[in-house]
Amino acid sequence: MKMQRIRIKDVAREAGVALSTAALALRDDSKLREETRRVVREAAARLGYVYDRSAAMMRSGRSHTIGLLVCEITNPFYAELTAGVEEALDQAGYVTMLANTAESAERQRRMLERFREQPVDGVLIMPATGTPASLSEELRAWQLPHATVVRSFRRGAHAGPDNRAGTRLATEHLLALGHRRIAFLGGAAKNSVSTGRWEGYARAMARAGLTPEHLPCRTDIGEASVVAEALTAKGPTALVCFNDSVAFGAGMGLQRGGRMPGRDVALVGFDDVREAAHWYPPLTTIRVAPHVIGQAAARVLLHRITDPAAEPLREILPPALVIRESCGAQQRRAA
Amino acid sequence: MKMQRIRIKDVAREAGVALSTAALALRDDSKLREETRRVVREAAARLGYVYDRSAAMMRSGRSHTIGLLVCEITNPFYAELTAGVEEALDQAGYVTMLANTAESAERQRRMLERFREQPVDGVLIMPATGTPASLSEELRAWQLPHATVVRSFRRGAHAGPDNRAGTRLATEHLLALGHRRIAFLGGAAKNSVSTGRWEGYARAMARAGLTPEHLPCRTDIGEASVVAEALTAKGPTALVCFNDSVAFGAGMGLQRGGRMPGRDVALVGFDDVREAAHWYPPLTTIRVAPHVIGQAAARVLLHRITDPAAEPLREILPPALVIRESCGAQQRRAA
DNA sequence: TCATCAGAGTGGAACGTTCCAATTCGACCG
DNA sequence: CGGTCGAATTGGAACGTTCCACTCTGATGA
Repeated sequence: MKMQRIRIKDVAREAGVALSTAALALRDDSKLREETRRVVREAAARLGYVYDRSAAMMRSGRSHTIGLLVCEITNPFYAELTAGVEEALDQAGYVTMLANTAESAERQRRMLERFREQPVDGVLIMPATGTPASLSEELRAWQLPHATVVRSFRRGAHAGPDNRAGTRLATEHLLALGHRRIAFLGGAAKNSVSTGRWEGYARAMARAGLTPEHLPCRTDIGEASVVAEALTAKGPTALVCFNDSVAFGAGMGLQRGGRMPGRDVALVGFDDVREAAHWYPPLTTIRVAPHVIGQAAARVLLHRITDPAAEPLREILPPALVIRESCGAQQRRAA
Repeated sequence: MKMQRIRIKDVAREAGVALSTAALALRDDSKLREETRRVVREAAARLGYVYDRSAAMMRSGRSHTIGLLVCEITNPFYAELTAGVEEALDQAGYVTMLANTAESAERQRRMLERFREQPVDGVLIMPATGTPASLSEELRAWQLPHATVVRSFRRGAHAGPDNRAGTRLATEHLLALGHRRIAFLGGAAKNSVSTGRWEGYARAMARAGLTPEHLPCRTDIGEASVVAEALTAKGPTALVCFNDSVAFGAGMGLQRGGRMPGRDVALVGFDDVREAAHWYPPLTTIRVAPHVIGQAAARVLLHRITDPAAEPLREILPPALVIRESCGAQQRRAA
């Protein structure tokens, strides 16, 4: 009694054309007369035909599916980025396969193997901390088109923010406000992001004839707040934070220590996550527009898939300084 | 010069068995002798065989793929939930196809059609605002196994928090602290979540012989802060907020108006997003463990797929009150 | 000695597309 | 009037699995 699925074959019979004609018509191929296409389309609608991608996938070898490996989707920055990727891929007619590696290199590896079997047309990867350097070559050996996002391999397609330029902007802003004792908070890991952000800060300090100062801590609100609470009036007057999470932690620590961000200590974040604007006091930060990075990443990967012989693209997106209240610029101007 | 893919056929030849034997061996089927399985496994490893799911999918009609429709992935609550779903599905051997509907019913519809074509074995859906009531029957007509998450249809498989119990907990806590003028902030939309949360609050108030008071506003930090800033000393002494976002907005508005949450006005949120603990002051809220809901949702859907004849499961998860500082309980205890 | 049986392995037809070569049919050209 | 051409359509072989029915082999029991 269960009604069976309608296939192209059935549509063809209903429309009175050959199977391959119907298939062509449903793909709206220009080789066919508009009239024929219409007739087939109508027959398909009448029967309630549903395209079966799994068969197409098998025959054509293309799945119109992209694997997305997110290092930590519960981090708002990466969530936003994921939304950008998904949106751009959808617009290009691709479906996103999601895997949250939760910063586990082992899980990342497992998911890559699954994606390879699936098979996906390509993968977008935000390498988990602890990713072996060999992964890049391995993917190449697999012939699996891929691009990195935010965190990068040495070579290959990539989309991410210009970290160096970001912390340079932040540091120069604080210098312009008259600060001299500016410390860099957070970013202990050895990866492309950490080194980039540190360098931008350190070079700006050096150019101003000042010595950079590193307050290391893990990228974690709790840890950052502990480090910040320990800071006294003798400490730095301004903090360039590794990212917004660290800045939030720092702000909380400072308040616990009885000092108000923006009044007693200047604070600049990095990322401009949605919460930054709604924090109290609103956080001055570096906007890198994760949504835009996500879209760029999708573009870069699709280029790689469409034109595998071409040089891999690297899109380094320029950041912008967003001045709010945590850096104290407002108060200074008012005074 | 390009090396071609290795198929089961090649593995079979290498192992000196028939194609179907090799296929059985690779699935580790107990019909085969352990010895045979080993030989085939080794041959596969030697050749670098990669399983091709797209062919399996087509022949068997099962894709081991689930479509996940998230209403707004940039919302940390849903991001966390997504992580839970993905983790549980992965453990069960399923891959997650992600679509962020961004609260657009039209986009949601389009993505459902894609998922149907893909084809996925089932969909997990957090209905976007404005989802027509007919969607539920339509999915049934499509014969597409589905379950709702957080927001629910009237019937069908579902996993989500017990909203009524949550706001009841919040309200009773505030009553116990001695508050009498307690208002409910936010939740203007007409959906299962809004009505549930309102009812839990309103009934608790009624039981205490008090009249409930609704301060409507959209679920948006900005709007909530405007409403809260307008509140004066003559207004309510405590706010039960629709969710943590609204509570954050309210906290910000209160501070702008010169009043400190937890000292001048008691504030309780709903959801316990990661930021709640790190807010200043830390937010008292209702924990619903989005990660757990996500896992439950995956379970409920897989049950539906495995056993379509059985009654759809509905998992309503009990919330917990998390007391931090924004409700003023600490101060009160200290005094 | 022969039927029966279970265990182990085999052969080949599906699954629903896409792809390519082939065919049909006028129109046009010399 | 035969030949060539392009546009429109067709036929049928792939694609790499799974699934089912079948064969083969040796052991068992009457």
